[in-house]
Amino acid sequence: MAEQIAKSKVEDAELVERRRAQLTAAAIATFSEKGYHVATIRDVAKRAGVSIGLIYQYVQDKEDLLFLALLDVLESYRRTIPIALEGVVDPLLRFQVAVETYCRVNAANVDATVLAYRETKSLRKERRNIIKQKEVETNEIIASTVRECIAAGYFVADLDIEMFTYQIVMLCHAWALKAWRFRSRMSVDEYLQRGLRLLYAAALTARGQRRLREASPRQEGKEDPT
Amino acid sequence: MAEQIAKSKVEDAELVERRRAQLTAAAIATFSEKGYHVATIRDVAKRAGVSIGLIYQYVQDKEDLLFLALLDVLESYRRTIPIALEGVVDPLLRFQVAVETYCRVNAANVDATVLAYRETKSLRKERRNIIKQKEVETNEIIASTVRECIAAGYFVADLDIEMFTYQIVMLCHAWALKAWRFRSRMSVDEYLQRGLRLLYAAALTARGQRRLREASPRQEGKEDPT
Amino acid sequence: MAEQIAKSKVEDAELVERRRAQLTAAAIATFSEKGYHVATIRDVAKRAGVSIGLIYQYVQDKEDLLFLALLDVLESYRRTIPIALEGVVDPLLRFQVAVETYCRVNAANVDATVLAYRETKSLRKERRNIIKQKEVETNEIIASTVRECIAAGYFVADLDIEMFTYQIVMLCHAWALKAWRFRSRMSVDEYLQRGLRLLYAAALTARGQRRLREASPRQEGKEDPT
Amino acid sequence: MAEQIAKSKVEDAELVERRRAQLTAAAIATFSEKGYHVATIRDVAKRAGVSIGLIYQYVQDKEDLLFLALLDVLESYRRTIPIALEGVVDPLLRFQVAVETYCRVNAANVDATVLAYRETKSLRKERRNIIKQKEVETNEIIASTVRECIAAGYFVADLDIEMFTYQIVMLCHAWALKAWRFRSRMSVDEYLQRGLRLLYAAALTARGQRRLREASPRQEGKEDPT
DNA sequence: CATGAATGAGGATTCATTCAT
DNA sequence: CATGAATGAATCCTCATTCAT
Repeated sequence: MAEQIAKSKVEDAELVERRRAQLTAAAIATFSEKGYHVATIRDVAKRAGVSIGLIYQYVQDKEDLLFLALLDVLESYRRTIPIALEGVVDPLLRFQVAVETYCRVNAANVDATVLAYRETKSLRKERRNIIKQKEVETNEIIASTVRECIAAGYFVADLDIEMFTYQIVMLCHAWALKAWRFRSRMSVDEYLQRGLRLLYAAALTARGQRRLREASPRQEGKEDPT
Repeated sequence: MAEQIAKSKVEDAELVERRRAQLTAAAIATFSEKGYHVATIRDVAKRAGVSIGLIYQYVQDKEDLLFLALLDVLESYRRTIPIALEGVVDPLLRFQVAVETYCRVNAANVDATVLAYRETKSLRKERRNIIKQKEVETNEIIASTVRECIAAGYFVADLDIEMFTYQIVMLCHAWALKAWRFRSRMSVDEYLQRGLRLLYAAALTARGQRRLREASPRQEGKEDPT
Repeated sequence: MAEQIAKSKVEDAELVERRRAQLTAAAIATFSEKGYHVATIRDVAKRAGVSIGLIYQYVQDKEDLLFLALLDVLESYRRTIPIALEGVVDPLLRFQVAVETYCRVNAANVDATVLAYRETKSLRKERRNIIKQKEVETNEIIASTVRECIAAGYFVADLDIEMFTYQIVMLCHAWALKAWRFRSRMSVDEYLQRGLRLLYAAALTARGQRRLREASPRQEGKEDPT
Repeated sequence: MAEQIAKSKVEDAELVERRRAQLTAAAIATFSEKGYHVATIRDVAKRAGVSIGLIYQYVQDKEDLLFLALLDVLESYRRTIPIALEGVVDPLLRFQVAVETYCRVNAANVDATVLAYRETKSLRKERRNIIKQKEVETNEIIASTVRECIAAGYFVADLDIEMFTYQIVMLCHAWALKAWRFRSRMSVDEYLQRGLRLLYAAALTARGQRRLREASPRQEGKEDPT
C-alpha cells in the first residue's frame, strides 16, 4: 500500500483514503497527458477540483503523487486478475484468462502504462524498486499459470518460463507503447490473439493444442472479465 | 538527416556537422542519465565541453537537442544493419544477422533506447511523427528479411509477418527497457538466443529448422559484427 | 481600465486592484529611472517591496507592467481634470483650469510622461493603440473647453481648434520632455503662463482679452488643484 | 564631431570616415525600427552588410553606435539650414526658410527624431550632454532669425524669444512624435503653415504682417530645399 | 583589415512549496 | 481541514564582446 511510504498531515484515515484516491486519479490523468515534469501541481489540483494546499496535506511532495499514480496502476493488476481467475480451474483456461485480463486492464489504462514506462525513472531509487517489485509480482501471477500449464502437460516441459512470461507481458505492454501503430488497424482482442498464436507455437504440447481447440469456443461465450 | 529541421546560425557545413555530432552525443548521455526535463542545457554544455552559448549556435532550443538525440539512435540502425548484411546471402542468415545487429546496436545504446521510450512524447507532434516514421522504416528492414525467409521456404507461408516482426523488435527493446531484470543474469547474446528460440517455433518450417542447425555453428565462429 | 487586458491569477478583485496599483507605481518609478529595457523585473519587485513571483501573479509579463504604467498616467488626467473643472462655469476659466491641471499633473509626473514618449513603442501594436486612444480622449477634454470659449465669444470663431489644442498639449509635454532646459530657470506655473501668452494671441477675441484680465486675479486666489 | 569621442582601431582616417558613415546609417535605421535595446549588433551588422567583428573595429561598443546615430541627426540640421539660408537676406524670409528647412529635415527623418526622444537617455551622461548642447545650438540658429525679425520690426519687440523658439521647435518635433495623428490627414507643409499661423499671431507686428503677405507668394515658387 | 565562432553573464519567467487565514 | 497568495531558487535563452584565423 501507499501508506507505508507517504505520510499525511490529516488524521482521519478514511478521509485520507478517499482524498488520496481522488488525487491519484487526477495525477494519473494529468501526468499521462502532459508528462510528469511538464504537469504542474496546479494542473493536478485543478483536475482534482481541489486547492493546491489541499494536496500538500495528503502528500509530501510532487514525487509522492507520481509514486501514488504508478502504484495504483500496478495494484489494479493485482486486484483484477485474481478476481477474474476465481472459479476457473483448467490450467490452460487460467493462463488465458490471466493474460487476457492483464492485457485488457492494460488496454483500459494505456495512458497509465505509458506513464509507468516514461516516469518510473523520475522516482528516487527506493521507490523505483518498490515499483519494480510490484511488476515482478504481477508477472509472477502469469508465470504461475504458465507453470500450471506445464504441470498439466499443456505446455512443453522444457519451456523457457521466464522468457515466455516476459514475451507475454511485453506483448501486452506493446499494445500501449505502440498504440499508434496498432490501434487503428485492430482491436485489442484481435491483437492479443494474433500475438498469442505465435507464442503458443513455442509452448503448447500436442495435448495443449487439443485442449486449446476445445476451449476456444468457450472464449466467445465468456463475458469481458474486466 | 537532422538538417531538414534544425537550422544553425553557423555557416560552415562541416563544422556544423561536427559540432552537432558532439552535442548529440552529449545530449544522449545527459538526457539518458537525468531525463530530458531534469537535465539542463548547462549539463549538456558541460558534458560536451562547450559553452552554453555555443549550443544555441547550432540548435534552436532544448527540444532540438532531444530531437537530434532520438534521430541519432534511429539513424544508427539504418546505418549499421545494412552494413552487417553486406555479403550475406542466405535468407535465414540474413534474418539472424539483421536481428542480432539490431539487438546489439540496441544493447550498445541502452540509454538511448530508454530515452526514446521516455521522451519521444516530449517532442512536438510534427517531430514525433518523423521519429515514428524512422522506427517503421527500421522495422521494415527486419520485416524484409522475414519475407525472404518465407520465400525461401524457411519460414511458414502463413506467418503473421507484422506481429512476428514486432515481437522480434519488442524482444530487442525489452533488453533495454527491462535491463534491470536481465542484465545481471545473462548476456545479450544469450538473452537474444533464448528469446528467439521461442519465436522460431512459430516461424520455422522443417526445412528452416534444418537450415538453422547447419547455420548455428557459424554463430560461435562469427565475430561481433557491431 | 487595465483589467480589460491583463489577466491576473489571483481571484480577490480588491486585492488585485491594490497590488496592481502598488506594482504600477513601482513600475513607473523603475522604468522612468532606468528605462524599460534596462530595468529588470527584480528592480521593480525590489521597489515594490515584493517578490519576483508576486509580480507574475498579477501580470502576465514585463510588457504588462509597462502597459499598466502608461495607462495609469493617461488615466490620471481623465480623473483629475474633470474634478478640477467641477463647479467652474465660465468658459475661459474652464479652459484655464483644464490646461493648468493638465500641466500640473504632467509636471507632477514628469517621469511618467517621459516614459510614455520613450516606451510606448515598446508595446505591441494593439496596446499601443489603446494608449493613443486614451491620449486622444484626454486632448478632447481640453478641445471641448476651447470650443466652449469660441461659443462664448472669447476665442475667435475661425480658430484652428485642432492645432491650437495640440500646441497646448505639446507645451505641457515640453515641460517634461525638455525639463533639463527649463526647470532650473522657472517654475511650471511661470512656464505655462509664458507659453500660454503666446498662444492666447492667436485665440483671444477682444472680449476674451477683457475676460482674461478680469479672471487673472483669480489665479492667485486659487489653490493648486492637483 | 564624433571622432572626439569614439576611438577606432583602424588607422586609415578616410576609411574610418566611410565605414562610420555606413555604420551610422545602419544604426539609425535599425535602432529606429526596433528601438536601441531591442536591436542587436547583429541586426546592425546585417543592415550595414558587414560582419559583427567589423563593427568593433570602428566603434568601442553598442552605445557608440547610438551616439553616432543621434549625433548624425543633429548634425544634419547644422549642415542643412545654413545652406538653405544662403543668399536669403530678408529677416522674415530667413525665419521662414529656417523653420521650413528644420521642419522638412525633421520630417524626412521622422524615425531619427523619434529615436532621439526615445534613446538619448540611454547614453551615458557625458554624451547626453553633448547631444543636448547640439540641440541648443540648432535652436539657436532659429532663435537668431527670430532676433533678426525683431530688429527689423517684423516681430514685436517684447516677444518671449525663448518660448517662441521653443514652440516652433516643438511644433516641428510634434510632426515626428505624433505622426500617427497628423500624417494621414495633411502634408508636412500644410501642418507647418497651420501651426505657424497660430504662432505668428503672437509675434508679428503690423509691419511684419504686411511683409508676410508680400512674401507668401514666394512659398509656391520656391522648390523644396531639403 | 575583415570575419564569425565562441563565450558567459544576465534577465524573464515558472512552479514547487509554505503558511497565514 | 481547506484555501490560495506569496516566495525565490532555478532554468532557458539572448546577445554584447572577444579573438584566432
